[in-house]
Amino acid sequence: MPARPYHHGRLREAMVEATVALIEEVGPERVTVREAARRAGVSPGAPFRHFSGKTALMTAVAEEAMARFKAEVTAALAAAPAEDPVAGLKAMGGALVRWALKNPTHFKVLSDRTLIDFDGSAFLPAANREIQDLQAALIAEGQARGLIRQGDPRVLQLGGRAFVYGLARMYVDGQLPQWGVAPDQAEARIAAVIEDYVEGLRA
Amino acid sequence: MPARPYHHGRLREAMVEATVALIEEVGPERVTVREAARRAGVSPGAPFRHFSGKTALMTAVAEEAMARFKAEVTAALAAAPAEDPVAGLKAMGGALVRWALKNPTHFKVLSDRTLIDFDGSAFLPAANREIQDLQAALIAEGQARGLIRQGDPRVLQLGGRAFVYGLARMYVDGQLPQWGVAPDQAEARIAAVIEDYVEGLRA
DNA sequence: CCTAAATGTGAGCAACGTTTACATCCGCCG
DNA sequence: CGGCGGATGTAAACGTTGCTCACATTTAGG
Repeated sequence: MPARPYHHGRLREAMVEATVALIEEVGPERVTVREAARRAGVSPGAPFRHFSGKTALMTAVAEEAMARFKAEVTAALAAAPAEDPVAGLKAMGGALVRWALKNPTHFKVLSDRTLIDFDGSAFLPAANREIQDLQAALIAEGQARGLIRQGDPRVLQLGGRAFVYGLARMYVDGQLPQWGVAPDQAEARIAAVIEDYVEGLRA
Repeated sequence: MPARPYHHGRLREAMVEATVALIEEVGPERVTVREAARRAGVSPGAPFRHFSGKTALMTAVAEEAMARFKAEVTAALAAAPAEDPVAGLKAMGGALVRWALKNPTHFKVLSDRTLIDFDGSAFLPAANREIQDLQAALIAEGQARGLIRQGDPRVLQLGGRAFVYGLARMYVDGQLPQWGVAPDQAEARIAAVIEDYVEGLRA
């Protein structure tokens, strides 16, 4: 019974884990299939039995990320008062950004479409659409009940998404310091910005 | 007088031009120093006389991009009615996004801090700060004259920046189609979203 | 004019993604 | 229980990359 049997047994999962760890250390663009294979204790060619290429490996990481992300967002939405769509939107936006701040690695991979094959995945577009629909439903309900100001709902939806996405990206892109936000203030400042924006949606 | 003299004469500029063209064809992440050198008609090692490495080359591209970007934004601001700070903000935001739509290449390079050495450049942070200060001045003036709603100006500034940055990034990241915005609608839809947001700033 | 600095060449290094031929092991069918 | 085929691993190799280095060529200035 050698320390390392010829067959790894769970190489696919091990590769995804090693890749996540690698990204955490050196960033998504400096990830190397060979190094991840090294950490999984296999030869450089082995990963290609499980992934058609580097992009497929990164896409697998993104799928994991998306699953956790979706769980976080839907949980936050479920915990929000069901009778207040604006509170629901705030919860969703807050969850998105909070998740990005806590898992910048996963967020980066998920949002950088040059690293992954988003549309080549069955899971990623579907999950994305689910989240989108949740947001759209809240807006529709809020407008119907006169709680959210009128106007083209598509404009409100895209605006909200861009707002929250921009905040998250500015953070993971390391741009906040240049805009006068010290790292330890980031979470509080971002929360304030979201609060300000979402409250502005009320009718 | 040989077709290609031993000395190129303006290799630095030629490399930047070749790199921009290359980015336009294959995207910033697939740029290759060797290919750019090939197009400039020079050996693979030559560029390293002018750039300390690939990052320095990309940073030079980013500096060109920032110069044009700053010109566009300040021009738009100058053309806006000086007595209406809200119109000024709208002009700045619109210029940012319009510029990004028209020059996705340059925008990508400029905003992807893993490709360039932003803080290692003397020009980039300075130019960034100038634009920031223009925005801050408009907000301060608007609040002082009661034209913009009250509240922490830092929150308004970060929010505005994130909003506009998020829109531009969603576009260049190719995410708009997934949010129900067809390419030919993009410009109009984005303009509507900005309009909606900025008008919401009025007191 | 002649030399020093600037700028280009070309070979070469280590690392990468990926492919291929071959080795080993697991599970299933007789 | 045996053996056999497919799944999964290895090792070597290919072409390309970023970058360096020794050397060649040109330009510029005292």
